[in-house]
Amino acid sequence: MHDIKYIRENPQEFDQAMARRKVSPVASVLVAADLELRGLTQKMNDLQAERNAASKQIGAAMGKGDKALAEQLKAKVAAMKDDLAAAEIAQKAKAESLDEILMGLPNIMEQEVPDGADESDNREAHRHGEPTKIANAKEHFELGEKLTSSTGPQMDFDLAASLSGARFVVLKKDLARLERALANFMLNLHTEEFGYEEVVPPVLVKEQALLGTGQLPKFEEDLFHADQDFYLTPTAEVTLTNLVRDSIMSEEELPKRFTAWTQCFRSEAGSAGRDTRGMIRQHQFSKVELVSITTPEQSEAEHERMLSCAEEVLKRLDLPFRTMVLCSGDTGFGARKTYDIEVWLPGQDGGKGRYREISSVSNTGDFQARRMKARYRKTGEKQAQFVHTLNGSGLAVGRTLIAVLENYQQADGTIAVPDVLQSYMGGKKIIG
RNA sequence: GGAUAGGUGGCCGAGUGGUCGAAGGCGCUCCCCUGCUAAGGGAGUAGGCGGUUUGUAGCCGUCUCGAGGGUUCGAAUCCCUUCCUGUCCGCCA
Repeated sequence: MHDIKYIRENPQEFDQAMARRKVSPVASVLVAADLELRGLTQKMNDLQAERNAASKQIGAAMGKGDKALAEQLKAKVAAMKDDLAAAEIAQKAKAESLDEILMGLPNIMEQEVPDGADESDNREAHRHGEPTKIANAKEHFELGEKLTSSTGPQMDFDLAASLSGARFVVLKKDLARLERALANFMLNLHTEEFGYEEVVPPVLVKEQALLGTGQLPKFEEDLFHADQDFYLTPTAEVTLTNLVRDSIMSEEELPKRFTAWTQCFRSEAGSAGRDTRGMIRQHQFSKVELVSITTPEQSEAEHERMLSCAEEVLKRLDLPFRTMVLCSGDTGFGARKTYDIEVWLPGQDGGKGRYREISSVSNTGDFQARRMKARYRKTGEKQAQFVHTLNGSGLAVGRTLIAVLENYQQADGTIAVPDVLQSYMGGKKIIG
């Protein structure tokens, strides 16, 4: 959500920013609508002031027992009733239509975000480790389907399909535990070493929460909609960020840092045919999310910090990765700037290997804060202002599991357990 | 699911039609007093929008007492709808 005052004062700058988003110029429309709205508001306020003044006089007249005067005043107010009602309706309609446009506009990106059309234009920021070299590297699903359990493979897509259809998986036995081990490892790291507060949020939320973080109103088709006006959360970013909705914090409280391990639900509308094999793209997956609430001054540094928190997970798992700055065409609706961490998956592309996204770390500035009215007060200042919010995956657990399988695969199809996970796996060193 | 009580400022809590954006308390800020500590005295202390203004001062208007609608000249107070919370009963992991 944008500050209409900013648009009013910097219409060209705003349109230029929107142009980078492939949004056609809207500033002039917005400014005109805003001008009109303020006129309507003024008119409404004037009528209300008139009514309020008369009503006060009626009260006074009644108090003095002057019935005649009271009746006369009543008639006067009654006469303006229609005008007032009309003014209120017109004002409200205008305010709503302006709001609707504003809610549908994407965030302004930071200057340094490179221009570009799609992911091929993303810029590499840095990389860590050398791509793992494995002869005849297999893909994660080939490996997972070879591992056995009491009811078929440990990674069972057929069974999942019979329960839930496409884009689901059932993990069993050691792979099920590996998923939990990864999540626990991540949560422990973020809470114990990086100062994040652990949260267990709901995964069913109301529309309001999704409007706050920006998934609604524009991206409803990406969400699962449940009964009774509930939506399944596509990411814990929604609930963690909304923890501070409608509140005014003090400067000393910031930054606030939250983490949660949750199931995430995405309809994947529009991604038919992509990543259909394996568990890269699922309707349900688990993710350890990181969210920070900061002052405007802190948010850039916090963005780098959050990125390094996520990267640290991969470093400790000894998984090679590269970090990309997303270009303008690939940066999400609510983000000012986004880093993607891409992990090396040696089994991709028939064993040639490829980097695939495993985390996305975004600074949204005050974009979400405005939508959910999350503010803070600077020490000694009277005026409250909007906080900045950041979110990042730390990491997507399912994809991390894939990365472990592909990078730690042995020639015989077994999987070595990364050192840092062994204690979480009951001391197990090999799966298979 | 049934019954019942509620949702008021940073917090607690009063307020059943007019002078209520709202008593009182707590907290917080500033000032005064006080050898230290403790205590005491005074003042201030919600947010949004708009206007005025060189002004994130002040002043003016307006809206906001969970949300939305209605009654009324006038609503925190009355009516309707809805969301949420507490308690009891039922059911239940």
